[in-house]
Amino acid sequence: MSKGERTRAAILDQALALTSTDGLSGLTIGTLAEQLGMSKSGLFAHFGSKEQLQQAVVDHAAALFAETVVKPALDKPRGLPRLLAFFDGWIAWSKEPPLPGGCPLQAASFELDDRPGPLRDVVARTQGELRQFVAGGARRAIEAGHFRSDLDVDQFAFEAIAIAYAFTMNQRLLRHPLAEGWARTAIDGLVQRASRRVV
Amino acid sequence: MSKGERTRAAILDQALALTSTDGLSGLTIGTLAEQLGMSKSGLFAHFGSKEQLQQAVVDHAAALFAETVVKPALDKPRGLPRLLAFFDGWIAWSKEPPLPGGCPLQAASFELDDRPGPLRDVVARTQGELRQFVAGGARRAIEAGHFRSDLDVDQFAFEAIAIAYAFTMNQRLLRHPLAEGWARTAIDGLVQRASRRVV
DNA sequence: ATGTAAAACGAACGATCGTTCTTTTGTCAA
DNA sequence: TTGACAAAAGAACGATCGTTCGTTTTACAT
Repeated sequence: MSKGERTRAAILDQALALTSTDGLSGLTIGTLAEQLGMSKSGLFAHFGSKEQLQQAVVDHAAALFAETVVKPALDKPRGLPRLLAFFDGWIAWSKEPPLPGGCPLQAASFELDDRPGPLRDVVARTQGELRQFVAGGARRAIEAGHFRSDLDVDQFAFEAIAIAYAFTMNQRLLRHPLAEGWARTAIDGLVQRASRRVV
Repeated sequence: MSKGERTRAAILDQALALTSTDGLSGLTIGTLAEQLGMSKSGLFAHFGSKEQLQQAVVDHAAALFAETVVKPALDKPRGLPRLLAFFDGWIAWSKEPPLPGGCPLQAASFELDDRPGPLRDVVARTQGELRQFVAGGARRAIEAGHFRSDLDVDQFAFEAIAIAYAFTMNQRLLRHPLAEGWARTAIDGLVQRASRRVV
């Protein structure tokens, strides 16, 4: 790994942390350079424009989520176990993210929803992929016989993602002590209703 | 209504529209003044600081939501009918809000969740009130015999709000054509499970 | 209609924004 | 060790940020 690549990686790490607290549009080259102890122009040269920096941050966030939440779940067997492991990792991610200010992608989902441009597209793509990942997991659970065969996997993914967003809001904004319990109960119910009727 | 009050109201209307697209921190006195055809200093004098302007915008947004969504629902009889009317109004609000860029309060929920200060407190208060309003509605539905008596109204409110957030995301960011259908199905299921077992 | 207070303006402040240069420093293979 | 190129710094740019202040205009009660 060359010097440039190392610096770029360090910039992205710090930029991701800053974005998680201040948002993508609160991300500033000046403060970022100051936090890293380097010059604005030196930092700037790595990305060419602020928008490209923001896009790199979004990609970096998605990669971190994949590494932290998705990858460990892939160790579990397909179907329900993997899905449950994913939900567990997801709750942990939302509860105590490896970032000081919560998931930057969720924040960006609302920050950019009406600001057309490449940045919005990148965020929309990652959220769309997440949706499809959950729906795909549900489909696998059907194939494995864990979920009932008439389950609407898209509806399932919608409700699962809904719980994640609401958990973040209740946990991070309202700091409600019951937030995690609500989220787990909701997930349990969702999985229960999706499961094969054993009665 | 004096001249000053009229101007202040006009400023808040425009500021709310601008906030809905650019977020609370994207709200800028310069662009706001330009859109209104008045001077920065003249506008500034109405609020004393940018943070007070932002707080006023949050209050204004909450008032608009109360007027547009909550108030019409209060015409319906207590319990389930009122709750259903509220959900209907809520979906309409999220789908085609009287603002160009979606609900500013939802966006602010993620924008400010880790930035302590009076602004964060105002947003948290309005979201907390919303939660309690929904939970209270569910409680009324229990009293009216529409919902089962062992329903956890806080859990109910959590899941209802979750659906609203997810709907906004799928509708505004992903622009998914099935978003409304998913939201309505989710709400139906939630109400169904909360309802008295008539079997 | 007149006087007074409220409301809006215009100009300027220092600070910071993203970006563009040129120059200096550092890396790394030959 | 030298030479070529990548990486970082430094200074400056016009623009915009929130805010202050003194002046001018407008509204409104008497």
